[in-house]
Amino acid sequence: MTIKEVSEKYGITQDTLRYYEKVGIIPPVSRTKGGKRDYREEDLGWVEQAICMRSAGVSIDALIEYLKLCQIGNETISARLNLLKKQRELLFEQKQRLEAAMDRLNYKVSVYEEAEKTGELIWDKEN
Amino acid sequence: MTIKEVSEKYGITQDTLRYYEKVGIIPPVSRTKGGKRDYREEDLGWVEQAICMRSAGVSIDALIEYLKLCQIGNETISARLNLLKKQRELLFEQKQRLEAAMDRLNYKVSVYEEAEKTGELIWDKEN
DNA sequence: GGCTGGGCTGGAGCCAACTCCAAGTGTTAT
DNA sequence: ATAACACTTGGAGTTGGCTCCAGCCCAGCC
Repeated sequence: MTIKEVSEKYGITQDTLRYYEKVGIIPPVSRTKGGKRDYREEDLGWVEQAICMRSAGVSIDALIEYLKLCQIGNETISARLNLLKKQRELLFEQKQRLEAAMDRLNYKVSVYEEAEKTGELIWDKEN
Repeated sequence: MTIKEVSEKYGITQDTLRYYEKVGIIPPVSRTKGGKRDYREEDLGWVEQAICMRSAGVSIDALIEYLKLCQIGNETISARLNLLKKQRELLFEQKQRLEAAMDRLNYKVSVYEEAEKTGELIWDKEN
């Protein structure tokens, strides 16, 4: 699969794909004889993983660290487990914040929907 | 309340508080005769709101826009409602991404926990 | 009155994560 | 074989959101 196809498949730019490889959150991608990237099944797995984690807010640094550990070998299994648990915890905290904000937004939306009918805002409490 | 007290109360720097006011995601804060910020109940409401929204990932631009609309008056109620719904939708989408990543992490953690016992990794599928 | 400490401003600097670019190479269609 | 186009690289530039700084002001205390 060419870089173009991959970028279209995942809705991500070619630049970003090259960037991810350059900084090392995905391993070096297979190449054609001419030196062009030729994404295989395995490469796509890493791409998907990178996109999924990045879109949830996992840092580039954490992903670089994870790939490094993977490339070392089985002696890094517990280090990888630690890293994964840490990131999971961070995402969990982020989810809490997200939900807190959504609660606030839901309340506001309900107040504003009421206000649209009456033309006047009535707050339980400002914000 | 001084800026120092507010920054300690919410665990945010004084610089950030001033920055939020400067860009306009909170309205101008009340001042003492000497020109120092003196946060009142109402100011704190805005501060809380800003912190809550920002920590969930709502953009500065959206918050600026919201405050602008608030300052215009009741004729912007439906515009504000639109804005709030849009942001709620964005947060909802972000929550989906977060959960997708958490699912992936949970799966990996379980695989790695198994691997720690056996010393060998067995993947259902790479990544 | 002088010192100390907190606060003020405008503007520069920083960081993460892309995003864009120039200059060159490879591949394909006519 | 030559145009047209995809792809390559290293490195510079951009963006969002702070973060830091210099130089100043003001209030309280000895």
